[in-house]
Amino acid sequence: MQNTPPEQTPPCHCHGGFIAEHDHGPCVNHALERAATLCRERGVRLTPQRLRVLELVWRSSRPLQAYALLEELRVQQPTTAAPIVYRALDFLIQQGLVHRIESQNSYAACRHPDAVHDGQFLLCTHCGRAVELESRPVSEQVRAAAEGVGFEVSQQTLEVHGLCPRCQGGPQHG
Amino acid sequence: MQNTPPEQTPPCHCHGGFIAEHDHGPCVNHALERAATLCRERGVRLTPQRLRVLELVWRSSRPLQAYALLEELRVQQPTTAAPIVYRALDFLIQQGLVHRIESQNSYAACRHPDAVHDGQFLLCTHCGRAVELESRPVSEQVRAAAEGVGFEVSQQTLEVHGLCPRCQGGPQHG
DNA sequence: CATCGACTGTTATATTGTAACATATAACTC
DNA sequence: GAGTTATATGTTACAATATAACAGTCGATG
Ligand SMILES: [Zn+2]
Ligand SMILES: [Zn+2]
Ligand SMILES: [Zn+2]
Ligand SMILES: [Zn+2]
Repeated sequence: MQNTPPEQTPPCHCHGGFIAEHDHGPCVNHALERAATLCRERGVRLTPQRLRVLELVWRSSRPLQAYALLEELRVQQPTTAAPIVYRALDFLIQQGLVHRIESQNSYAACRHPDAVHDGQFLLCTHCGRAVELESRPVSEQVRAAAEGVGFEVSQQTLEVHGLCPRCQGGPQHG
Repeated sequence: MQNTPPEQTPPCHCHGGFIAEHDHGPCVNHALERAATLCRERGVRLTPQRLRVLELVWRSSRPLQAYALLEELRVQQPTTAAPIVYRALDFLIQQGLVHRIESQNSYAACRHPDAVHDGQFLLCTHCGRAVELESRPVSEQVRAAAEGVGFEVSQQTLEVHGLCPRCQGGPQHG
């Protein structure tokens, strides 16, 4: 455990957990570089538009809705229209770089896009923050339960609503 | 195991499973009576409108969307407007008589409204049918996983997409 | 009957998401 | 590199989903 690591690629230590504030910039940069690498390896194009959307989703402390993203894109390019956002999101979701949160019509950056996995989110009803649970055992048990009734699983989504650690015990915070 | 039971309250034997076709009428009637009893016990009003929506949801072989419900209501009452449907659905969901399926903007009748439980659905991408999984162990494991990271769960939703038994092995059926 | 609260009827509007088609850019072939 | 194809973008219009707001109604309660 040294102090600040030197010039190595800065590891993302936020992992989307309900943790104290930190300088999120390096996490974002690291994530974007990782995404670029993944897309290059897969032979798909992480175009500037898609990269921009991914960056916005990563920078946000909580899931963003499509039209909120659109507004942000319009700051730099006021003519941008809805299909731009939805196309970029479609791509990013396909590539596993973003998850859609069904119960909120919102979109969150995937914290571990390297391995394919199911969408599992803990959603704080007070502060609006979301963290990926990403519990393999839960996925497995769901799959087992489904197969137990003869159902062939292709995809699963879990969305858990409640209070994050910071928002428990009293109506403070934001 | 007699033939057809006489005048006893006909038990619902469908339970929403991926089972062979059957005469669904008695299931619906039984469910509606049960719902009426539950609401009476709770001191809430299962008004004709709400009952009608519940019946439509129950009669359908797959989840219905709000505007599909609206169309059906309009058959008898052509002036009916969207808020009617959404209000009825709000009530029914609150009372645990209907579940909302987030990934489809659709609504399905709860097959076991007696005990409170989380929404867990197996959704066939081919025929569109849905069944409630209602696995207590899954709920418990999810809760445990969330609490493991300090998250206080108030509600969870699980939606599993894939192929039901009847739709596996070949692109037949509907 | 007067009042209160919950339910309904109605209009208008907000929010979320797509269809469709023209244009531009990249990738691929010869 | 010119021709060709596939993919991505720009743009308009619209569909689908959901809610706000307010006026009326109906039922219980004192
Ligand atoms: Zn993820
Ligand atoms: Zn919180
Ligand atoms: Zn249920
Ligand atoms: Zn099926």
